[in-house]
Amino acid sequence: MRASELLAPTLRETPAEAEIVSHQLLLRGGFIRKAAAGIYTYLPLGRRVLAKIEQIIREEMDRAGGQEVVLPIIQPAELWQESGRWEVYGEEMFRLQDRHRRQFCLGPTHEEIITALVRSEVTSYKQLPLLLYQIQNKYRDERRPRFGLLRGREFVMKDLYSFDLDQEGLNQSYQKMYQAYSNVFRRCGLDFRPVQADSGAIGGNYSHEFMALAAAGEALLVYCRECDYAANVEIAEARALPKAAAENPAPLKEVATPGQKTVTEICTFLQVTPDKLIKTLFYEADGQLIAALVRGDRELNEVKLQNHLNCRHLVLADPERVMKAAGAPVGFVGPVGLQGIPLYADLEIPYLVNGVAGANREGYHLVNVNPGRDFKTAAVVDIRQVEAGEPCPRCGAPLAQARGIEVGQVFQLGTKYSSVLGAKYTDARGQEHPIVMGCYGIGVSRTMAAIVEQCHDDQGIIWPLSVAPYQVVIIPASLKDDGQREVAEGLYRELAAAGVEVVYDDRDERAGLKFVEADLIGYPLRVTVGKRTVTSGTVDVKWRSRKEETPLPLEGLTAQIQTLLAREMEKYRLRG
RNA sequence: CGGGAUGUAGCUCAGUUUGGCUAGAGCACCUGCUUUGGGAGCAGGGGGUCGCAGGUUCAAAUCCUGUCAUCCCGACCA
Repeated sequence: MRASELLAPTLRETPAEAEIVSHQLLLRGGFIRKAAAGIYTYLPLGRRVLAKIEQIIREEMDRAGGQEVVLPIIQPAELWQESGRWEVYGEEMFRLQDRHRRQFCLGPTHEEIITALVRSEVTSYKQLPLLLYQIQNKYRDERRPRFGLLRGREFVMKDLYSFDLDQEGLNQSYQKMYQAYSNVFRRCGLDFRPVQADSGAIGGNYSHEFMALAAAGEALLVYCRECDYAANVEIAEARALPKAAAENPAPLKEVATPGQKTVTEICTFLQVTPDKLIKTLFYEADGQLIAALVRGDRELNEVKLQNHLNCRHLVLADPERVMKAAGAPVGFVGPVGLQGIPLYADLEIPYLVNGVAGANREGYHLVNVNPGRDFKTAAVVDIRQVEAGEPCPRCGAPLAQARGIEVGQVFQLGTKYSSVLGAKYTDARGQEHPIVMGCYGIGVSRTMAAIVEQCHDDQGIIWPLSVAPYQVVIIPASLKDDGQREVAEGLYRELAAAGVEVVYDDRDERAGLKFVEADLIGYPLRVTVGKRTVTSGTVDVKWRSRKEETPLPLEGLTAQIQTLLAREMEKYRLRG
């Protein structure tokens, strides 16, 4: 490719709208442009990176036995009504009507459509297992699209669905995908970690997320440095860590605490440590009021609470409703004497001796609160957020914490969709069974952004060779010098003919500008043709990721470059 | 959806408080000359319904009302 013909409009300045590095650099490097909030155009360079990532995914899916299909983006409402998700999905679904006023949506995901396909085409156990996948745009009308490609409303996703006879088959498919995902992200050059994850509204009971470690990530995860335990904090198991309490239970006492509402205020006022406090949080679980109790020095984890309650919607109750139910405003509510509101206590609560809690009377708190004696709980459950430094639930070593970008997730769905939509097979004895399903997603465009988050410096992007838009850029220092121009042209032709993905910067610009742009765009290997090329017959070769520049003789240069590229590519090969 | 902010040239922004003359700068773009190994210099040039709609006024980028869009924080989220 000649740079003079390439549409790669770089920006000198960082666009005001871009907050995080990947968004900034992808805009500045001329990879993407915004069309609307969360909706992007991919320019030639962006498209090439995307295609590289897609190809890696395709190879790994095919290797695992997947078959590629293309499912419709526009999907009929009927199918979604059948699965019950037409209503459940709510505002996040882009809906539209055709000229006959029939209802459709833009596919936010494809469980319905693929299950419908399989129910009509698969009837016998002989046709299973089956792994079907596609790489295609998804549409989700996010409440708040942000961070460029990391959370868009239109984005590229690979989704694979597995269909098996039984749980054992599903386990095997799941295992295959887990391995395939590890392969994909390794080949993309990502520093990633698979973590145990919540299966969320998509259903199912077993799930892992693949997290690209990055400060810009929206997800928080904990992992053990000693064993292989790693989990999204949403579901990370907490242990009860009771402080050794030597005291004996004392009589319950009400004390005036005028205006003292927050944990910090109360602790200062009453001269106690936060771990003595019982935080009482009211939630509406599918409309029903419940109270959750955690220690004052802990954070409640809503995902865990929701999973224990097994409810669909969980929201913090509004203050008025709390006032009505407890008889006191938020800040003065507590578990003692609450009538008709189930109490869900965190694992650590029962260990508290002489704790502090709201008195359910404005301006008052109770001291010497003793769980069991002073109030009864509906359940004692793990509902607090795990923090860095806590012991690993597997081996006890201190847990580390990190932020991650969720680039992939694998789910065991079981028969959630197949039973609702009637996807069944007949076994060898003529018995009908629902097909056992799994689903597996990779955010392709998000992966592209995640790579940039991890691979950049002050000058720009440093693409891993495996996903770079082009592998090599040739920069002639001066095009006015016929000698340089001829060598550069010739080298370009030779490399291109040898199948190397190469950009020849033939623009009538100063060399300095070309270097700056090459660094911004992030071509992995740079070949500079300059005065020395003409005088001593060498070019200067430099990796984007390294500082040194080395002279290489023109003789046999194409083969030499191919060798260099092949050696570098080894980094992204799978081991074993 | 709640809170905050911003919309002026392709990009980054000034001008708005206190209404006033032909709406500005830098970068980018076009032409010419010089320059040419890390975002060149000089000269000349093109590009704007000041987000949109309405209102107040002799006069609106500037004041008022409405509306749309975008960004950030939160809530939410296969």
